[in-house]
Amino acid sequence: MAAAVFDSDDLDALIALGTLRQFPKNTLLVQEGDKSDQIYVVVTGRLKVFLGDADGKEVTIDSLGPRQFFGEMALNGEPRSASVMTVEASSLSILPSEQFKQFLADKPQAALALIYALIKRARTLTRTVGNLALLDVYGRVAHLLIESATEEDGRLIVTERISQVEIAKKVSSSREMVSRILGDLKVGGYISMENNRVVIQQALPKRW
Amino acid sequence: MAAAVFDSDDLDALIALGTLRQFPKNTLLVQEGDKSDQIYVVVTGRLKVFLGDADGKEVTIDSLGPRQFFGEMALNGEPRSASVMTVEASSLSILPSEQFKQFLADKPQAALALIYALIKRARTLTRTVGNLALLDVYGRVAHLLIESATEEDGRLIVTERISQVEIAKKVSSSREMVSRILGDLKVGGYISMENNRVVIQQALPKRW
DNA sequence: AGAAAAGTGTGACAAAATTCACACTACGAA
DNA sequence: TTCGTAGTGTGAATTTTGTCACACTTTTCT
Repeated sequence: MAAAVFDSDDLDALIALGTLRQFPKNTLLVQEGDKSDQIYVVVTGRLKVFLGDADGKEVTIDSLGPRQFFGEMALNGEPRSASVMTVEASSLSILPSEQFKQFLADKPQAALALIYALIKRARTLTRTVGNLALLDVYGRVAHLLIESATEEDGRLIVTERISQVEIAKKVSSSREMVSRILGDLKVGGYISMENNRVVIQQALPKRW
Repeated sequence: MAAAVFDSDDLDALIALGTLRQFPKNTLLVQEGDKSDQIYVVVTGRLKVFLGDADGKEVTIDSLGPRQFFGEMALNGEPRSASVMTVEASSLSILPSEQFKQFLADKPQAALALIYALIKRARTLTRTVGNLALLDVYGRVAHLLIESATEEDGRLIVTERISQVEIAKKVSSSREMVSRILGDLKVGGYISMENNRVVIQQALPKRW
């Protein structure tokens, strides 16, 4: 989803400032509601940002990879707005928000970069709200496929292996709905599987 | 919803920088997808921020009043992420993004204030995503009532008159669902109407 | 290799929400 | 005051989505 990234040099400086730590798969780094305030920069690995309710239902609102950061929303002292968990073993550079503030104060262009990153976040979230409010499950799945596909010798391919459960959490639906929709898209010849990756054969229709 | 506001002095300076203009009720100021890039500060009146689809379906994602601003997300040159329309006759101070950038460059504390405002926006949007994904229509309506109510001599009252259609657009549901839910809440004694304003009589239940 | 765990497909049923149709009420403008 | 518009309440039918149950396949781990 979003790619909140600083200028390469600034980011390296930021990584150098923090403490490097390793985390195994499925480690909860930040819990919605927490009062912690560190800033995290992903060095290697893959994480997910999500919201959950009391019954264990979950929505994934973002996926993070190397050179993306999170936690900067604690800058205003409010509790964490979402939870973050590693999806694979990951290494992150972690830094107290006080130091991050200092970093911003020292480099005016870094403050501007943060502004751009936050705008990007807000745009992604706005789009997500629109998707949830205006599209049905089929529309949201189709949308996700298209947006996570990249062109590879002339064809659109969803490069990362992604399970139905993961898709369901991203589009906020049941796993079974995803299964049926993907099935229908295959039957219709719109997508196909090629060694476990989705290939988009032709523009996905509004409806079939 | 969100209240994206600068320090009072900075905001006054910002208003002074721009050109004051008046707009009648129901004027579309910004259209999703537009490439315009002015920044708007509300001086008087009331506006709504919303997303729509081709069939005319609409979600309201924010309501804006005096001393709130919008349009700053055009700072990165991308098209408008949402539409904005006056809900009542309003006057706004409008300023080209170039000048706004200058303003930010001149005052480092203003850049920081913008960062806080953007964090607030992102938080509100995150919560909206959570509401849409994790709550049913009843839950979203109940949530909206509680959050738009203010205490008035010991009782929670939704001060602004709000129609069912408006509620429906805020919670993304049909107007009829809103009618039924409000009806049930009245019957259950949880809310009542007092000269057209909703009064919350007791904590709204998870479910009735 | 073999077992356990994760992932997938699908029917049948249930629940949630929308749509349609229409009557009725409240309210502002002429 | 009266007309027109906006807003509300409600039943019935329909659509969309979720839930449950279960068989089957694939991947992962030892």
